[in-house]
Amino acid sequence: MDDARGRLAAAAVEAFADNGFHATTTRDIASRAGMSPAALYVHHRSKEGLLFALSRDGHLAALDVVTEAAARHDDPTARLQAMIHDFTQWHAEHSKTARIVQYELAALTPDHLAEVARHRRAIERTVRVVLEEGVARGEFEVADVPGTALAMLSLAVDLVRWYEPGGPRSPQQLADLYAGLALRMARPL
Amino acid sequence: MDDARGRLAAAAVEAFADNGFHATTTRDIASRAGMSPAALYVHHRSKEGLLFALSRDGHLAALDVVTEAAARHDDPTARLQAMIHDFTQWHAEHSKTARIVQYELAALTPDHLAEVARHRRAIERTVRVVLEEGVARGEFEVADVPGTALAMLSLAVDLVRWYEPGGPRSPQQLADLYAGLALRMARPL
DNA sequence: GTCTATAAATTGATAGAC
DNA sequence: GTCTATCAATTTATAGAC
Repeated sequence: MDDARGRLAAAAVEAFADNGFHATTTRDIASRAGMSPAALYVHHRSKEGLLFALSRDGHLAALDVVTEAAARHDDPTARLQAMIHDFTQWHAEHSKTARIVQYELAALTPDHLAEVARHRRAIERTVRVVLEEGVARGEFEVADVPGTALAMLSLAVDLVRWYEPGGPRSPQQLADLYAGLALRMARPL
Repeated sequence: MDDARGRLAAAAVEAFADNGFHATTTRDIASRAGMSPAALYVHHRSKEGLLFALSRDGHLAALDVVTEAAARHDDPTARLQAMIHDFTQWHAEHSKTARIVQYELAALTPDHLAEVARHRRAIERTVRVVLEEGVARGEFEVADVPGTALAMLSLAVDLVRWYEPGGPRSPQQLADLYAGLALRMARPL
């Protein structure tokens, strides 16, 4: 991250996560990167274009984390546990990027929103699939599979609203907690 | 809500919830209320003052919903069920106000933020207390009470990120679903 | 209490020198 | 590729007429 484009991206992550897209000025981003406002437009088409680059990369990273966790396990219980664990840990360890991913969708152009929405649906689908499989095998008892999948993802998503690095809970502790709660949500009664 | 102040408040709820505080202009609020931008300042000190009025009232309403639900039941299981049910239903039925309550804290002045933060802590405390009580009576088995309380509230809070009135799930269905999931999170294994 | 008009500041983005 | 300088538009908020 020593190149100008990377420094601008890193500065924008901080600024957008701390103040939100609309409250962040191009002057703020540029000055955090040690550059003039004009330099931003050499490396990005617009302020929204910079946001999209961050949002798209963040969505792909989150999707990759869930997909990798699912691929590491065969039985639904272990797979669900790993997926929610790693998805939660990623949100905590990358809480600033995750805040952009989860809270700045409305600032994207329709085309850009459509692309990240595809990645979001892929994540939801992965959780629904493992729940269906667990129900089919008798490992889970879930009345509303799509709703329960949404609830499990909500745990990790909502953490970026309040999480601060260095707080009382480490990313690992949160990941363990939420993975355990997800298993409780799915376990037969 | 026929008075000017009420019309401005209702217009601001729509505008802030749809576009966020910083992306909403005073012209937008005023024109939704059928008034000129200057009229806003007769009824509110500033754009932030209007936001605070909405946020404070929303926090008090949410706190009231949780407190009332808790007061209706004696045993921890029924009390927790009612609290998460009603808290969820309120977020769905008042999703626009709830979006302001949950997502626009950063736009408040330090003094205003301090006041609503007190109401937020009161809500969290109410959930922690019912969990402690359930553990003490042997109705619940919860290793991390503060973390689990946070997770239960996260379900309702996060719904305002994606909920749309008229969608596939009614507020009542969501409330039933999340109240059931909260009981699963607390139930002995 | 509402309006029109406008002040004063800030915004995203561009032009042109180096 | 970075800068200084600046444009054109927009912003919150106020002044003063009615």
